Amino acid sequence: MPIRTGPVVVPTAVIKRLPMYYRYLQVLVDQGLERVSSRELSQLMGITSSQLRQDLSYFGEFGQQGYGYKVTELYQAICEILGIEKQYKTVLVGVGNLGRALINYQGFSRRGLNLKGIFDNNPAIIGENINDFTVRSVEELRPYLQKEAIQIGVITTPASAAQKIADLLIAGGVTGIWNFAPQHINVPEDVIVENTHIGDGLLSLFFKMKHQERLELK
Amino acid sequence: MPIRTGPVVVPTAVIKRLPMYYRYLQVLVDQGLERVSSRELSQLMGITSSQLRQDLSYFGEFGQQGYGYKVTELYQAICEILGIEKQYKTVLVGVGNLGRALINYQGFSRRGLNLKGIFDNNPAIIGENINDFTVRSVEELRPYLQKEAIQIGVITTPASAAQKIADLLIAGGVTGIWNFAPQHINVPEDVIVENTHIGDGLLSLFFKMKHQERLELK
DNA sequence: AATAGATTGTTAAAATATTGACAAAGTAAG
DNA sequence: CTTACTTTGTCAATATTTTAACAATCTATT
Repeated sequence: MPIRTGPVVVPTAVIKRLPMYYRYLQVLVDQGLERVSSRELSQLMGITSSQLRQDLSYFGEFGQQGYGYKVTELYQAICEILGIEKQYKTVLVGVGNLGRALINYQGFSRRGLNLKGIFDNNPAIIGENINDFTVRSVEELRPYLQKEAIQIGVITTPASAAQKIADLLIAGGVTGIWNFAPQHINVPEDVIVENTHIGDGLLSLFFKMKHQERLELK
Repeated sequence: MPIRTGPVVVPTAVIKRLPMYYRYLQVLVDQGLERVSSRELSQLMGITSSQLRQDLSYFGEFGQQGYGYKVTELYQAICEILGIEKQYKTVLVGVGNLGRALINYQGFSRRGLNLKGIFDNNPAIIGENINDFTVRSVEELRPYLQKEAIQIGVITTPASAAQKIADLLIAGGVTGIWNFAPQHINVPEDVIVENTHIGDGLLSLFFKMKHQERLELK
């Protein structure tokens, strides 16, 4: 494996594809497949084998000429690249339907997210038990964050509460925010925000359906 | 894959940004703002004004020199481009936490999605009322689709059921599928699938947190 | 151990996407 | 009406991303 000298420059386009690699490799691991070539995997994923090999080359050499890739090795490599082994301590704020969906989400723990506590401001659900977690009051959030050294906050509140919760999370020492509220959040430079806008997928579907008959192949 | 809308070929990169334009313009409409310049809007969105103007130019001319854009006009133009006015008839299959979150999702109806029915195979919840909808048995799905001329199906089932439900939807005449199950779905050429992989955002967050200082992101 | 076939990692050419610059065309105000 | 601003839509220069091609090198088979 070549030694990395100086900073490695990874194109954004490659980074955006990493979660997809993770997903497809996980399926192959689950199937117990031992070997896969860039051609096979890329066809499964709907990309070119050239792109797959080029993407991987930014992080090292994971295959063998004439053979391909060992599935579990490649999977573990992708996990490491993504930082999945890290086990970030996490809280979720906003126990509505979306929050509940995430609390019960299998992939949550599978991806190495270590959910420690869940919070809401609705007295009607504070104290309720969901999947082994007890809903706590947002009043307790700030001290809890520091006591437990929480690193990631998931925001599943309505848009109106999002910035206020984000401020609380940051004040408590959180450095990563996964925001589902349809609301732009302002944060200091050293805090990373990942926005997930569920509605965007629907709009893409609309657009493709509307223009379906005029779809042009490259 | 670029999409041809009329005589103009629209780059994929532009299409992917359309939902974002929709989101930000909606906020401005809600705020009652009358006028916005490409510089103002682009700063809000974190893109360049040049890109904003270039993007819009693929669909027509929506602004006025020396003035900018009328917010409601631009918003309506984006809605039309996206096909939001179409009011597609829709069913949702899989009334778990994610399904419930979507059924209650404001943006669902706001984006012109006309939800007609919700389905599940769990006898314990069939007949239950959620936000004015009664949960129906999956047994009834196939005939219901044809009777109501449903066009879009939303899949929020576990991965194991996704392909079976997709087959049912397609057999019933659905031409668009919004799939939340972490499962690749095979469909005929004339059916459009939009996958929303909620877990991907988490992985991106992990990656950015892990490499925040060690990798230079291009 | 030699040969045929497969597949990687890498290079550079081709295709796409983003950006800066600016003429044209408007606004605003005296 | 004129002048000083503002801002669009577009063009072309840059920058980034994707792809095709291929030498190197491994596997599999005889």
